[in-house]
Parts: sequence; C-alpha cells; structure tokens
Amino acid sequence: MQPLRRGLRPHALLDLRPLDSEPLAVMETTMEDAPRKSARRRRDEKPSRQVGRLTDRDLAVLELVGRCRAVQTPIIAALHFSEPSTCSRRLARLVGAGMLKCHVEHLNAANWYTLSERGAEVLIAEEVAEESLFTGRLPSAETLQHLERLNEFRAALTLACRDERLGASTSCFLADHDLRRLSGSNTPDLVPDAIVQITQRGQPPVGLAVEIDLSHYSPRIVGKKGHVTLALQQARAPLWGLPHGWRPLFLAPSVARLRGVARALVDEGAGDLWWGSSFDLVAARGPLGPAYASMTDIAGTPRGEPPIFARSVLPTAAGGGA
DNA sequence: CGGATTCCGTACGATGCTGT
DNA sequence: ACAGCATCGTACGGAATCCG
Repeated sequence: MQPLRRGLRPHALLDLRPLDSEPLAVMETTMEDAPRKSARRRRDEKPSRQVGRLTDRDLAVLELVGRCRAVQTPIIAALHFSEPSTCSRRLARLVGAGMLKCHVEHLNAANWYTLSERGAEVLIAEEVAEESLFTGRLPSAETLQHLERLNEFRAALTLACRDERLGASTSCFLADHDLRRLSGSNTPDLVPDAIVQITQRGQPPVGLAVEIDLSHYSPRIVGKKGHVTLALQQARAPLWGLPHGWRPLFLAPSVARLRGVARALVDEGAGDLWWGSSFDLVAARGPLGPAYASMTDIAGTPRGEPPIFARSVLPTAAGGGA
C-alpha cells in the first residue's frame, strides 16, 4: 500500500480553482478548430468519458467523498483501490459523469474531490442518509489543511479496523462538520475535530475526541479547551453522545508543539485526561497502535530527551488502558 | 558577490498497452 | 469493462552553474 501521507509543500493549497467551470461543448470545439496542443487531457479540463454502470465501489467512493466533505486522491486510492492509476482513472470517469467535482491546486499536488449534487442524489436513492453527505464548494485553504489531516486519520483508522487480528471496528466517526450540522444553531463551546467511538471484541467501547492541531493557536487557548473537558469529565458528562470515559487526543505536527501545549494542559489539570501524538507517529504506528503519551508525561520529559509514546487507545493493545 | 538560469530529482495524474 | 504496469507531460524545489 502506498503511504497515506505526503509532505505538504509550501505552495500547496494556493490557487485552488474548480475544474468544471467550462462546459464540455467548449472543449470539443476547441479541439477541432485550434491546433491540438496535446492528445492528453489537461488535469484541469473536465474528462469526457463517463462512468458506465456504477459499481458498489463507485458508490463507496462517492459516499466517502460526501461524508468527508472533500478528499484527496491518495486517501481514496488507499481505501478502495490497489493502484493509484486505476483510482485516478475511475475518479475521472465519476467526474465526467458529474458525480464528483475535481479541484486541481497544483500539478504536483494531489487533486481534491467533492461530491456534486448529482452524486448526492444517486447516494440518497441508494438509501444513504442525506444528513451524512456534504456537497458544494471546496472549503477554504485553512479548512482543507485540517481536513487533509483528519482524512488521513480517518483512513488510517478504517484500514486498521480492517485488520481481523485487532477485532476492532469504528462504531462512530463524526467530523466537526457533522457535529456543527447536528447541533444546528446552538453549537456548544467545545467542537472537537472528530468524535470517534471504537469497539473491540469483548471490550467496552472507547470514545475519543480528536483535535487536529496545526499550530495556529496559542497553547493558552488549547489549555482553555482542557479546562472545559476536565469539567465535563469530572461531572461524568457525555461528550457529543460519547459516554463517560472518553478521552481527548491531541494530534500535532511536531513533538516540539506537543511540549508547548502539554504544559498548558497540565496547568489546567487536564494533563492525564489528554493524550497526544504527532501526525508522523500516528502514521507510522497506526492510530490504534502504541503511538500516544499523556500530556503529563510529555510535559514531564526533560528537554533534550524525547517523550516516550507507547500508549494505545485500545485497552488490550500494548500500553493501552491506563 | 549575488541574481538569473539550467539541470536533476521528485511529485502528481493521464494514458497506452496488455491481460483477465 | 476493468485492472495493472510502464511511461509520459507538467510543475516545483533545490543545487549547481553562469554571468554581469
């Protein structure tokens, strides 16, 4: 399997433009009249070939895109295809059929896909819950940065749950866009980037509130979130439907950032409740693997020494429970 | 010396060819 | 029709090189 994560280059997320702003007819006439530049379709031109019969996998891909709000090619390929080229070919057909919209940021960056209205109609006809689907514009660049990380986490979790030996399954995955839609106008103060519930054979379900951190906020602001979660936990209150026993997971770009945030969370008394890890560690060890450390442990590790990330969110795995 | 240019490596998706 | 492999076209970053 290809790696899920690729480095975000500085130019990425700039100059996002929708692909299908020009009708197909225009493209056909220019190909006859003007001297042909290339036999190959440009990435930002709409594919002319349409999908024939929709397969189960096509529907699964459409549903993935609709649920995630926007997804990049490598995620779709990792979850549903054995070959990236097969994936991109199939995606082009789905775009050609108007089921998906393709957004090209740069030629050396992966395409983003969003679900079209037509794609949503097809899914709803297949009895996919309408309220779980998102269509419309490509989100802002900042939202996309979040979404990219969240999608990676979601995909890695899906892949980990496919491992029969683990016996785990994701019984709930609600992203922040789901939570905001669910709560309507009275959105609570605390909206995690995802609410996740994982069920493992013979074990009580594990509830997680995932925070995707991009170092945009000061540790003090994260500390405030720690304060809110601690109050909820001490009141044994559920969090977005997760029963008492849930735990916030803080995923950061670097260990240095984790250290900075860990101190603020420990100061709020949430150092044991909150666990943290880096994107790289979660990618390397898996979201259900021994990839986490408590914020108390991270803050307590002397400078110059790397914190030990050995905890797992699953009670039966190495380092789990606690 | 410092900016411009060139070259190389890498990344991405598109597609030709071939086998199922 | 689809999938897999190999290759191609386009673009970027960075190092090396050129040149005033």
